[in-house]
Amino acid sequence: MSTILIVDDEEDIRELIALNLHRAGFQSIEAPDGITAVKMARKSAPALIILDLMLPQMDGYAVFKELRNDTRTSELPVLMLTAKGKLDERITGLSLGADDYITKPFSPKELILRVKAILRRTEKGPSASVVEIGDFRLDKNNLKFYLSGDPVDLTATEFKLLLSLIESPGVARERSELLQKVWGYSDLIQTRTLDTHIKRLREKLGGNGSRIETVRGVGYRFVSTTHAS
Amino acid sequence: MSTILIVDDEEDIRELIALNLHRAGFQSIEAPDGITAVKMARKSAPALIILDLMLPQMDGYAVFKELRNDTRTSELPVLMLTAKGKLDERITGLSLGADDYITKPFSPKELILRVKAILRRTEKGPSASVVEIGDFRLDKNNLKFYLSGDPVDLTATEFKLLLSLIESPGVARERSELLQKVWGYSDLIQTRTLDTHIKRLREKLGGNGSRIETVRGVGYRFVSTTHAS
DNA sequence: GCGTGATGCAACGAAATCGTCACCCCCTCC
DNA sequence: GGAGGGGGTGACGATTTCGTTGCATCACGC
Repeated sequence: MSTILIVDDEEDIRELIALNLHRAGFQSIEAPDGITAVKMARKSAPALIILDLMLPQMDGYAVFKELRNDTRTSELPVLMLTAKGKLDERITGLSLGADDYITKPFSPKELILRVKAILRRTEKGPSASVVEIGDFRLDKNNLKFYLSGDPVDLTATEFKLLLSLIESPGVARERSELLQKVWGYSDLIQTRTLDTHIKRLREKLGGNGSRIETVRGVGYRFVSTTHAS
Repeated sequence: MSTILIVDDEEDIRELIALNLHRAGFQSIEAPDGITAVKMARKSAPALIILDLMLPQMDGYAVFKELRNDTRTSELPVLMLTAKGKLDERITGLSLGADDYITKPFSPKELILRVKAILRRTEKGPSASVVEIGDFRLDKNNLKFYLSGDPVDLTATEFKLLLSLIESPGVARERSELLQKVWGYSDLIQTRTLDTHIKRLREKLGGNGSRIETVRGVGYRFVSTTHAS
């Protein structure tokens, strides 16, 4: 999740890699042998493992298989380090399901590039933080709102208000409920602020402003389809 | 709180339910028959409908279908009241899409429990959208940030910035990346705005400000544990 | 150490945002 | 159709928030 695990039996190599990673802004932890590597992978849940194939005792292939066989580590991306020219190693590595490989000796630059590439590739999409109903799309990660694909500028308060309404489509939300959720006001407070913000929202929604319906005496409601009659 | 619509032809039952709901803090309105029920549901937009299946003229199934066919009421949760032992009624009811059912005679306690359960279920949006790392908790729904449980006021920009950093803990985000994600700036723009906001964030984070580390020449990084390398 | 470039920081003015108020309209119930 | 209450709307001032600027400070390569 946060760090990169370097597995190599040569300390010089580990230090070299760690240094370059650090310069590029990555944290790293190191393991000198396969057994330690597997343990650290399970415990520290790194974002990526850089794995040398030449290891004493438990070699890189064995480490790799072990990682893939444990649910805690089976999805971790692995960048394999192979000796130059050993083509069969490359082939075996990739066919086993490694995410990439790089040959020794390698240039630091290339290493970083590959690391970034892998992380970019495997980086999880934002955890379903997009609310989408019809033409409405609310991106909670970037606090952005799109209407029919076109971005619409909303202030933070407007965003929260719209989100509160859209979260329960078709259901009326009481004024006090909305004031609580958006402003944090306790009940019993009487204010016209809500009305004003509803108005501003409707304006920004243009023709779709009617999707926010007034429920007299209760509050407001977001409807997914504007109803006729 | 929210209004609940009670639909039953027997006045005694309606009163009984209404009384218990009231004691539990809910408001209620009542309809003695299906036609009235549909009208009231459209007009009053209740948060929940308690619907008896045995009704004169328009029976519960018909009411239910009618509700689902109208956009104003199609999303309303329905709690069905069925006669005891009529298993086929339960099956039909649930397969139609009712949110829950309860058999007559029922205990008031159980009724309230189910009502609360449904409201809880339907009020919470499907996506809880809370990012939590260590003492840090970001609530994307309410744009609120808590540090060790205590709320900390962040502006919308600060919230987005912190979110961007926290989304990939331990990994440095480049300046251009952050400017793109938070401000929507394209690259090549040179500005000190990012620095300033990082500073303001660190201030508001107090002692935890050091969790945002500077990666010289690259950008910034959020670390879950202070200092490591 | 020294110099260079990157970052930290404080202050400031501009702009956006917010909440309130007054006034009007509309709906609903007599 | 009249009264009363709730909601719509426009305007305004206060506040918050933002991005920039200038200068101090720091890290890193030499």
